[in-house]
Amino acid sequence: MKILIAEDDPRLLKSLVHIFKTNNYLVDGVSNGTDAFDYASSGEYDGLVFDIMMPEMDGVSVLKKLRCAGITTPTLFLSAKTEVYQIIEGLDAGADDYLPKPFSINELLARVRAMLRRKDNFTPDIISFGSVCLDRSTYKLSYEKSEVMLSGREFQLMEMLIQNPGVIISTEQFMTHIWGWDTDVDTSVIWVHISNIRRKIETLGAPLAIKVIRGAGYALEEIYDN
Amino acid sequence: MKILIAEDDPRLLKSLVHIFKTNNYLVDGVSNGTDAFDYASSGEYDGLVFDIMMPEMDGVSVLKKLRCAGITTPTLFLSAKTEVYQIIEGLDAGADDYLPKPFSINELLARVRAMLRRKDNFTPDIISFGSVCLDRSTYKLSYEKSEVMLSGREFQLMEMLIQNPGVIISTEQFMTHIWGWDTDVDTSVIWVHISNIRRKIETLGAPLAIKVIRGAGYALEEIYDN
DNA sequence: GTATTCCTTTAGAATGGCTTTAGGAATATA
DNA sequence: TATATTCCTAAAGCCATTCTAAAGGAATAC
Repeated sequence: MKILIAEDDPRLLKSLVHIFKTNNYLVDGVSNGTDAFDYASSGEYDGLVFDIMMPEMDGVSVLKKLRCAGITTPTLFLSAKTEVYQIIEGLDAGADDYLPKPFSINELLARVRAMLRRKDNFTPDIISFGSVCLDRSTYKLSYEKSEVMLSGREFQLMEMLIQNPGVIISTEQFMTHIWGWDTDVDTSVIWVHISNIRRKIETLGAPLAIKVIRGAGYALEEIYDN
Repeated sequence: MKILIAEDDPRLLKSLVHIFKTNNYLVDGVSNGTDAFDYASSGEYDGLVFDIMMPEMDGVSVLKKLRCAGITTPTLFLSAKTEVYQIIEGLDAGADDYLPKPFSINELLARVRAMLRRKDNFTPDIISFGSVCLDRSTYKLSYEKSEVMLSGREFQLMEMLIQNPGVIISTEQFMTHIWGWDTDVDTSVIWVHISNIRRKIETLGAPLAIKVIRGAGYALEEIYDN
């Protein structure tokens, strides 16, 4: 998931970018309205987080221009408590949510997740394949009574696999989706992570396998007892 | 794969041509809009990479003229970040993707790969011949309740056969389409793979045969009960 | 009728895509 | 600061797929 953050306070911007990055988002950060518009109008983001007060152009104006230009990316506003009028205007302009400052990081993350989910066909927080469940908010993979914790990358790979049950996903798809279009990372990282995920699935004892289709990619598969 | 690059900065053009060549593309490079149109209108390219700002005619205008002329070659635009309106206009004119400058080479290559791949993604995920289905997303061949998994090569052969139902496909066509025009591989590999596919079709119990036409090639055939 | 060509099938070798382990750099946690 | 975790690179080696080779069959030509 790729999001754009527009916030003029450089320290807050830096923190926000950092926080979202550590939560496995691909993030761009800008500090004024003009840049916000230029970046967002690319349409490449899954979500936008805009401060209302910004130099050059305020967040609401940016959003209005974007919606005019046919960009429908879901948007969350950050605002000072006093900016009530702009908040309403922003929601009218097509914002999906707002969060008054100061806010807790967890609340921000939860709201962004909810916002992206809404767009993303109401995918629930817990997704499953067969009898195995993956919890998006805790990164835990569970089967019957047991569960294992996945690391960030492991979670992202598993999420793509479960969202496309049985479908072959190529290394290239993993790379562009998880690491982004411009990564320098070698394809072989995927092999390493898949290996680690498989070990965790084994400890789970789940009837689940990540099957490889040589030259094509990976796919999830249920294992039936014999 | 053959692509055309149109870029007026001679140094960048030279680099781009070089990069794509080392990545096994056949590449032509031009440095103005008129040439871009003349070359591209030949229709011989699999993909076009156009700078938006070019002498004589800008990239968007070239694309519009091409689309008018019935040329549907997938196209990616390169642009400065500020050329937002031209980008939108370009996408409206039928561009498939764009990349703001400066860009990373990896990203450009990845996007071009994705763009070229998208071309055959217009065909559906499941293709069928008679009552037998081939699922492109899982490489599974199915008939009624049963299914078999095909390997990479088996899938590619079967895909060509099903896409041309009943049509005779020569070994030469298989070779150039699957192995590439400059392969060292012996024609007899096809015989081996066809043999293996036939065995899998047998286990399926499907009323389907890969018929051989001596000296000509292979074709799919339905088998009717007697 | 037999020689020839072209395809089928089997078996085994070669390939290279994947698996796995190990270790170091970077980052989080205590 | 020390410790743990995560992520990535590197590298050794496995093994499924792919290909080669070779021994029949079936159609065609002579």
